[in-house]
Amino acid sequence: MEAISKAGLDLIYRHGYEGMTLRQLATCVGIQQGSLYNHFASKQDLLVHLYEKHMGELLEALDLALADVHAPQDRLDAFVEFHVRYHIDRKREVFVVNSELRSLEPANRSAATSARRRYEQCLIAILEDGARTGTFAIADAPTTAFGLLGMLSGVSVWYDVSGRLSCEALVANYRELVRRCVRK
Amino acid sequence: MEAISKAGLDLIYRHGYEGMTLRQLATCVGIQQGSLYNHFASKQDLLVHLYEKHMGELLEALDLALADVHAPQDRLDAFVEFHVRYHIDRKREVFVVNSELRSLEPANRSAATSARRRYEQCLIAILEDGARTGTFAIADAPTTAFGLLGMLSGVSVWYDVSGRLSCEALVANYRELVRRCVRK
Amino acid sequence: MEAISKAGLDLIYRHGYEGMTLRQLATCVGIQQGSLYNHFASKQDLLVHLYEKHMGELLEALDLALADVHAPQDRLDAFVEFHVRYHIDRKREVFVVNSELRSLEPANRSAATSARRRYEQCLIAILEDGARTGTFAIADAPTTAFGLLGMLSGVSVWYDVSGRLSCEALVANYRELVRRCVRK
Amino acid sequence: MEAISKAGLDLIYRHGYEGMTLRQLATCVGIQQGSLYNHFASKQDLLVHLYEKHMGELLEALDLALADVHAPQDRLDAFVEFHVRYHIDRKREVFVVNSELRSLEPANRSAATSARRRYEQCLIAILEDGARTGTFAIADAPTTAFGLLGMLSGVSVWYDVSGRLSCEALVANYRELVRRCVRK
DNA sequence: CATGAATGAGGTTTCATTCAT
DNA sequence: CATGAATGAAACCTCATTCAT
Repeated sequence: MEAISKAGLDLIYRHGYEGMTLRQLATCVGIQQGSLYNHFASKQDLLVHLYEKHMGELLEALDLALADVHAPQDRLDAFVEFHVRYHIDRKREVFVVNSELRSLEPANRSAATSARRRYEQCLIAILEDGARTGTFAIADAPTTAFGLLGMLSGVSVWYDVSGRLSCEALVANYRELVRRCVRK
Repeated sequence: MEAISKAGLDLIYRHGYEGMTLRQLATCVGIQQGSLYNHFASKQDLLVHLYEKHMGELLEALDLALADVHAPQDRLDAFVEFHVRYHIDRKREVFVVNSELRSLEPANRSAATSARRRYEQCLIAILEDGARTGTFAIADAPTTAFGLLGMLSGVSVWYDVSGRLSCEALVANYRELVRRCVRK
Repeated sequence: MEAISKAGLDLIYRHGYEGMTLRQLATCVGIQQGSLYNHFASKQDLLVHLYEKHMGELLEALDLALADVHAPQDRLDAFVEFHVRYHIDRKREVFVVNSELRSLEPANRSAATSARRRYEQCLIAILEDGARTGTFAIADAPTTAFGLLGMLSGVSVWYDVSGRLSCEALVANYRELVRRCVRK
Repeated sequence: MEAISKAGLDLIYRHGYEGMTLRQLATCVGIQQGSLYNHFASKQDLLVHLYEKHMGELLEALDLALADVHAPQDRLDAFVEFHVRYHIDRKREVFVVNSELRSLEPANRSAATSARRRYEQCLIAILEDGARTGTFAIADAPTTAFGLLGMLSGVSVWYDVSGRLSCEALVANYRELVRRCVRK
């Protein structure tokens, strides 16, 4: 059920997959422990669902954000804005998906890692594209990409929506930082 | 004991604090479960020791790396080199310390968070110093600092010591990226 | 469940609260250790339930035994008969309740002690009542009450239902002893 | 060692034999757990020592208190005074010896029970003696004896040395009560 | 679908005891 | 005698999961 996934996401975000208990989950949802199994085959199955749902939505949203954007610099700007906003709007999903890979049983892990790789590859491609066309000056596309992703992803941890910095300002700051990183 | 801490660090790195078992730990060290309690008062106590030891060493090593370096640009370069190397050399310690804060009971958490804040503050100070003296051009020191930290810290996750990129090359790449981020 | 309480009472009677094991309890009831926790939150909780159940029943039964008995001497006789019979019929409950007060965690102890005090107070009131009306001659009501209670309560320890003394004879003996204690 | 016995007595008095821990005991005495075994062979051995020491002293003191007292009434008065004072002065020893019989392993129990029986028998003999000589009027010597013992022993539980009742007054009250119990 | 009770494995921790130093 | 570390059993309790109702 939808409510269970939502509560599960929240609990895993706060306690980790291992640290979260089906008892807690049942209590959050307002049913008995045993009833959970009418909706999910196992605790692991719940985690797999979360991964599938989120990785799908992430890639889909990314495609949408980059559709009809063609120039490398424009695509990079769009990527930055998308990534930052997504990591703020859905910080719980992002955190869980980034930190619970090891809790996925091997059989379930490959789909998640390949989806993540596709996401990274999208940024690498933008960088390589811009480098090839002379728009960007970068030493090594993968290194730069991983560096940028690290830089941008951190917001989901430290950014405070009700703090002194508006979301727009944050995006602007990061757009500028990223531009500098690839500027000739 | 030293051996227990070392094995504990490794197990927490691989399975997480919640996912690690004192049975596993005892087996790794080659003693019985109960014997662990001659060295640590509780599982939580082991984690606290790891935090105290690592946060202390980290701050100490940072101080050493920045001693006798005064110009903002030199200090920034030194910080980058230190941070990257440390996150490669001691990736297990770094990972555990960064990801298990929530597993610390509230009473034990404050020391760890304040140590972490001191570390971040060091970079912020360098940036503000450089901005004040006109060496750097940055929009917002904290945002930039958190961005840079995210960028640099990622290496502990993805960098492969036996991969195509030497550690020196990696440091050079990141030094260049960071310089661009603060350049006028 | 009822069966668990009953088995728990018996085990605590025989081994004491500390000496009784949940393993034993589970075996007696015929379920697994973990299943016990579907019925009681903790070992301490089981003890609390025993106290609540027994203290309630004791006070209720006492009220019933003294209802419609008004003259001090009659009330004292009724109290003696009730007390002796109760301490023989339910010697296990009585013993546990009298000897495991220290095993109750402080938070759970006050209810038990206040119930016990109400019981004692009932006898003290009878004595004071009789003394005031000139029926009894006693030096000090509380001292006498505690003395009588000690005298009467011992039966739960040493009286053997299948011994040479019938229950009626026992009650008669004690009634006579108590009468002498308060006689002018 | 003497200090260990003393601390052990206190701990057993407060927590019971099962509830007392050799760790606690070691802490109280100020040595390490393992060092206890330089003084006692086992936890059970400590309990046995306590029993032997106390039962011996009790019987010895009783003999002393009744030496040169011959008339049944005088002997009874002396018994009462001795018993009450002893149960106040050494309430911890008395309580432990009365409540931990079940914690003695069967092999160690017989000595303790026979000593206790000798003590009870002393009172029974006084009563029977007085009955035979026509000094006392009692229905059944054992019943009366157990009743009196219960009445007198309770003081170790409820009597407060610093309360409103002096020890002398207490003894006087009980002497009077007992006299009434056996009076013709 | 929900429930409540059961399961069995396994969790952290404590226990009395031992023994080399 | 004291110590500190080890032992192995067993303590209480929690876990994910199952299933008859």
